[in-house]
Amino acid sequence: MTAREHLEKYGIRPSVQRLAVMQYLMNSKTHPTVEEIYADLVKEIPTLSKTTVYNTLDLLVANRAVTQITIEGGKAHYDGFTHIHSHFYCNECGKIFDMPCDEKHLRTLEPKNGFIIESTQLYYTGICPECRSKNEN
Amino acid sequence: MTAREHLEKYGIRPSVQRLAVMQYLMNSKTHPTVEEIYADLVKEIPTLSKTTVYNTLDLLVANRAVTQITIEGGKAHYDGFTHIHSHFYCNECGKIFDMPCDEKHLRTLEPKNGFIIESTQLYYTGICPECRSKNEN
DNA sequence: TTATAAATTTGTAATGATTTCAAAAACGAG
DNA sequence: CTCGTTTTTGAAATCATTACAAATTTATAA
Repeated sequence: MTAREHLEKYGIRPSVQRLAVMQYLMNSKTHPTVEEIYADLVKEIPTLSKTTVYNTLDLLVANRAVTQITIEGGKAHYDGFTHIHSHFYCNECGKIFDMPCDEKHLRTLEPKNGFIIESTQLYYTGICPECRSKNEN
Repeated sequence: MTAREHLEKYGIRPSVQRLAVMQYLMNSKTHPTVEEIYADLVKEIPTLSKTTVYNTLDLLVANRAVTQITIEGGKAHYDGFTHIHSHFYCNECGKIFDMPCDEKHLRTLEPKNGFIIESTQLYYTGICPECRSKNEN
């Protein structure tokens, strides 16, 4: 699916900036921050403002076109991959990994008591394989 | 268990300030922020510094005596309730609720592929029952 | 106890992500 | 094209958190 189709699917008007941000997130596997998104996109769109990146991401998140990852307290990461999955945050290198996550099991965990669930986030923190093997040396 | 015992259990020296923070979190069911913890404790300990609250919480989290909740990107909440449970964040009122969470099912979701898991966080966002009934009026 | 070292606390200043806001620019309907 | 609406922009303000060095408290040993 193209970025344009993705935006339309969520009822978001496709401006140049919105398309660029959406496109960027769809291509990215690294869960970028606002800073990273801005730094890369300003190369393509020199007039781009960081505020626009913030506005756009807020809009995308509000319409569930992308997911906000708030594992690191300080700054938000964004994820354009919308299928169900969990995340792993490495305490050593700071990278965030996508993890498989069985949807059926995840669903059985949902509380059933009058709360309306709009989104679910599951994440782990610890040490990734790479940092682990570095430590063993 | 007393706050003092709790600290000792995690190998943390019990200073007046640390005891106060630990005690506060053990009594609290509302997942307070640094600001809230500080504002309340400074009444008891007038010389208390906000930096100390930060230091103490960092220490408690590093030793797993409390959990840091990072649902809201902007600021961290803290949870002194150490049994396994998930959280629910209400998008409307901003309150964070404790939710039951079946440990066995949560465990089956864990990825088994070389990642060393040190902590697990599961949370939902949506509308709480109270805000839901307000909206229906 | 007393001296000394180590751990902890404190307050201020700096940092950095995010928000606010009003003006400018782009867009869309008639 | 023109008017009204939406979107973007940039600068300034806000707010949580971190850095850091001085001051205080606590632990240790003579």
